Amino acid sequence: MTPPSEATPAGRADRSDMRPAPATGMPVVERSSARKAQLVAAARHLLETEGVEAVTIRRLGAAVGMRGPSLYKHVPDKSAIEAAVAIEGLTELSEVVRGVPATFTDVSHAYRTWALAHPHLYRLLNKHPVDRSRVPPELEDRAADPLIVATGGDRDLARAAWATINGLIELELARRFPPDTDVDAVYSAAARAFDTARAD
Amino acid sequence: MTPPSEATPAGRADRSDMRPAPATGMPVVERSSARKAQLVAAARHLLETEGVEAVTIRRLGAAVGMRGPSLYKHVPDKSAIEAAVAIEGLTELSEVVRGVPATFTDVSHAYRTWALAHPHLYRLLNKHPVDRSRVPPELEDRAADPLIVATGGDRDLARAAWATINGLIELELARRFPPDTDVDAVYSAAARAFDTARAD
DNA sequence: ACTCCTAGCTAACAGTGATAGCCGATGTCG
DNA sequence: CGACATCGGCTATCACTGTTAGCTAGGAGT
Repeated sequence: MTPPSEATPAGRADRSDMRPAPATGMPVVERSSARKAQLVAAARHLLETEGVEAVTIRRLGAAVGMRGPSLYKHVPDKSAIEAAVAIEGLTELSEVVRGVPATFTDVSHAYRTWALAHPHLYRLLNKHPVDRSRVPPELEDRAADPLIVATGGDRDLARAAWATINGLIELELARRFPPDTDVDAVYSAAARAFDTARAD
Repeated sequence: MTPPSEATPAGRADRSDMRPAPATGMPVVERSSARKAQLVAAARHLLETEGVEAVTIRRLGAAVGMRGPSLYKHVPDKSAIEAAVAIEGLTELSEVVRGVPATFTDVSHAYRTWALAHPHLYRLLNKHPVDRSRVPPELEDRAADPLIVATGGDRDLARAAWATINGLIELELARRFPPDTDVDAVYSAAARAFDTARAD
């Protein structure tokens, strides 16, 4: 499927008029990381619209107008792109809970809404250990803070709540709930559990 | 890596003395499903000892003494083997909570212990929707019952507890908890939440 | 004894990530 | 201005994946 994507049939010929302003004056890292950003964006688009097995080196290349192997001129390997996409997702996810009331109900609702809007991306986040060396350390903290507040400063309870939200979302995305499940009611039940635990 | 596994170098030659008693008198389905059971066992062993990317059609064939493509004489495709392994895991997991006290603490501990003993298998369970047509319907019920009891009959709360346990395990297996996390304490906090919610 | 089917085999295909090596264009420097 | 190095494409290729096609040895049944 998908012929070479019409991006200059063979030979490189007229590359000059399809390059989106290579900006020859920019420092090397900038030029290169512009391409990288383009790749990450394409990877994310592919992931979100067609699922994880659609994001392939060759399709990624086609999406940015090159030939697959050429990707390796910009990126060490595929996992680097995946990691970048994951970090992007993690960043957005952490921003989604900023400004919402520090309540289990509200935080879980915010997470859930985002996850249902970006299911493939969300599942990508849960696949890898999230290599803490690459992610800005304040990111996960910022995502965790509202739950810590919601649990009255109990970090263990906050982590349990985090696990619960993650578990709820994962089960819903993987369609593991029994067909008759009222997922909203399950969220409410979880909220009850964690709200009363805080009072305790 | 891994030369053809020394299972009769080339040509099929002396198959007769390596076949584990083909039992020529058995009905066809029995013979075939014996091989299938052997395959599932090999797949599980490969999965548990070397992880999911090690379970490969060719390696699976080598493990049972045949050549890869020959697997398709016994099984429609790879996913069927995966599904069978998953059902096996699900069955064991459901048996693990039989007989433990119907408490969040005990149930979650039982799940966690099993999951840590079979991490790759556990993660396999969470990957697919668990195709309910293939799994005996009483299985998931039986696994769910203790939690329903533990939550005083509140099915929604039971499902929330299930999501919590799943989430806790998944986070631990994926090493997503911050390095300083006291996982036991997180379990205790979750138990507190769900125990007090039941009283509520 | 003849036939048929089971269950193995090899060869091959399309697709995966990744590497090697070629080369045109570009920017830099003597 | 010309030599030259680097950058960023390309093709060919590799090892590997799941899967299909087609061959055939040998046991089972008539």
